[in-house]
Amino acid sequence: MPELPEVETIKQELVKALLGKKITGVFIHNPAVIREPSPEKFKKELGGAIIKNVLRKAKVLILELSGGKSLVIHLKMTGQLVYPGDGKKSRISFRLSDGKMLDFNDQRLFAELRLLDDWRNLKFIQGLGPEPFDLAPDQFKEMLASKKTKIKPLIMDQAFISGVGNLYAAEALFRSRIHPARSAQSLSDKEKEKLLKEIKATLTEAIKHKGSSIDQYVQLSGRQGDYAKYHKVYGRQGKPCLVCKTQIKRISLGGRGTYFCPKCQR
DNA sequence: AATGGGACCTGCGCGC
DNA sequence: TGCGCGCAGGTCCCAT
Repeated sequence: MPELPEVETIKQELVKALLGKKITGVFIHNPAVIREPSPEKFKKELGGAIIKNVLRKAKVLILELSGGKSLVIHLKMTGQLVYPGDGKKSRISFRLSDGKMLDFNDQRLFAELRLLDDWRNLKFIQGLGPEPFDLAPDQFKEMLASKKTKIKPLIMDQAFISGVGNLYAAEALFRSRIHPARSAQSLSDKEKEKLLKEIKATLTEAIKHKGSSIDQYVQLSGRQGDYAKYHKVYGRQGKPCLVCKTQIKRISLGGRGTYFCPKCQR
């Protein structure tokens, strides 16, 4: 589900809603989502902790707690955080010092919760490439120069650049007029510059609209994100291109559904 | 190095 | 109505 804009939305709302509050209870309805430590330790060590800080690294949420530990959350495809929650779909619920519940939901059980001494040591986080916002055009050009791989899977590779997933990769490539199966190094300097610019613009607009609710993603409040109505290609196969009326195509790249306009994107 | 396939899971919508 | 199939905002692992 969530890519950088959705996780950023949740992060901002968590800051507003939860900073300084204490976790007074942990209710584990499905322990599968707790990757470490054991569910017993997880519950025991979280009880009484105060939420001191909330961070986002790419698609990962980090809640820094009193006592030094951090709760690290990767929502993967269907993870949700909802506050105040009603517990109906929750895999884990946290009771807070205001008496309200923070629900962690996850239909597919891919999501990962970890309680760690130092989130900086987590291998996945150490392996993250730079976020698009931290890249200058020349750096990005340099990074693409030696890459023969197809451009869409490349910009979704979290070790290459982080935060972009299947949906925003498709949208940014459409806006850049670049075919998703082009080899990275075949892009001209102009195209590389355009692509970085459009990745940043797409993510920024999506954040402004509080993310894209297609299926599962919701804001912390449980409301939908607004950005799906601005999608140009994602999920629109067979429908007319909003620029040229050509039918949007769907192909498979790197095992992921890939939507594009065969006329606009070359 | 790059690419494809499958795995992890649950549930929805579709065609028959 | 019911069944089987394809599909899903992510990531990892293995084979070629």
